[in-house]
Amino acid sequence: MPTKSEENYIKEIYALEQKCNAEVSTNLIAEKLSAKASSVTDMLKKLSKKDLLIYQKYVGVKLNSKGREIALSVIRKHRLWETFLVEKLNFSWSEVHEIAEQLEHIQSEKLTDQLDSFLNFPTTDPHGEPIPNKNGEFTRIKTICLDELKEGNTGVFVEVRNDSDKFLKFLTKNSIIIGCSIKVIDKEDFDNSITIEIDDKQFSISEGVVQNLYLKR
Amino acid sequence: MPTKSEENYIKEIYALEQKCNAEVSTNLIAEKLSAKASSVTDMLKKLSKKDLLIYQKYVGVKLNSKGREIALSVIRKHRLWETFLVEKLNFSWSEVHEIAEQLEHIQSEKLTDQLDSFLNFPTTDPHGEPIPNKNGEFTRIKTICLDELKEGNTGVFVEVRNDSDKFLKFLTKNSIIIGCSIKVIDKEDFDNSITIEIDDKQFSISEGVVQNLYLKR
DNA sequence: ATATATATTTAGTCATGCCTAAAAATTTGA
DNA sequence: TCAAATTTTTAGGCATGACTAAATATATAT
Repeated sequence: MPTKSEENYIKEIYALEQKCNAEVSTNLIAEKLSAKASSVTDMLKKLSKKDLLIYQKYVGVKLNSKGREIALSVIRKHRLWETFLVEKLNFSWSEVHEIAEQLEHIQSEKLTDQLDSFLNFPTTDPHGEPIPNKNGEFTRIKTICLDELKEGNTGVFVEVRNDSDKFLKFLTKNSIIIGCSIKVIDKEDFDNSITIEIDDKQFSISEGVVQNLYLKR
Repeated sequence: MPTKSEENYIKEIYALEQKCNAEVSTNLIAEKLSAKASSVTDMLKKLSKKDLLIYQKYVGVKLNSKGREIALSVIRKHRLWETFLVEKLNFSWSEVHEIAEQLEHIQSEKLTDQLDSFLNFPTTDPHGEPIPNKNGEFTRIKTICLDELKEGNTGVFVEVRNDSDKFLKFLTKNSIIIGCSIKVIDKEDFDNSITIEIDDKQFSISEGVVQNLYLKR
């Protein structure tokens, strides 16, 4: 059984692998986990000895199949619990991340599977992110990032790739909620911000926001 | 915020206080938590410094109001989660204890309260034990231990004070389930075992079993 | 090519929560 | 009452998972 700390490292390494399509560096992990690089090195050695990842000094790290399996199990639990909190306990999508960070470490395969069944085997969580099934498989819905949409075109918002409560509260305040239609009115070259229209209201959002919003393809 | 370990000590001290009506000794805590007495001393000092209990060297320990509040909060969470697992996720009463031991440490008052509401504010858990409300209050149903029932009399089984899966599986196998009627047929003086009748079937149970079974008064 | 900057690892430290072994306090019983 | 048994505490150690500071490896730029 991996510890909570080990699971958090593995989960983060998995996320970075997905984003970067490359070996993950010590510093990047350290930054994401708000830890020091030396602490990361310690943990990478430990996880390597436990045969959960491939660690090459000064090069980087890559999960092996055992590590990937753990990552997917933790992600599955995280997203199932988020779904439970929103659908059954009336939480908003901006409140669930922190609590799911705790619940994702509960060890009981039966619990996870019964929860999955109780929720009717959902395929996406409240943020539109895919939920791996019991075997770690999931089909990522084909999406495009909002920044790829051309001026004048409209898309349906289906996924947000940033779980922070502040970010999600900002979206909610601006009626940017899963399922809404977003029309691109104008793109600014100098700062990559764009003006969008939702429910006949127009406003501008910065590049940092745009890059986290994904539309149905 | 107390750590998981601190919460477990506080919970155990609370249980022992209830059972013994006296200061709790180091050795007793050690035995219950399968730890060494020296580890217990360390923790008692720590909890005393945190002002969660009154610790007197060589005498014993007693929770103060802050400690009691924490104990009741953990017990509340434990029993709410057990209820959730049985009522919503189709677990049996013998499977839930271990999982609830993990879930009871999740820190989110809102989660606890929403769960409570989702379950319709239950007052007892699947073992018949009372669930403290948000303010830590509960009304223990008046019960008598099965060993107090006289030969020939019948009572309704409403509470079991032993959560171990082995014990509960034994009860289930013998149709001893919450709500059933138990008639005392015969009491053996030499080993305090008794013969009971449930659903027209008679069998004998040992003193150790009898002392965990409680009937409606 | 090589000096400098950056990234990474190593070495040593610390708090937590556990342990063993030894010392000290308390209780028991002859 | 006082020696023996028991209980409890103290002292010192260990693994985990963090840290700082120093050393080393790699990358960059002139």
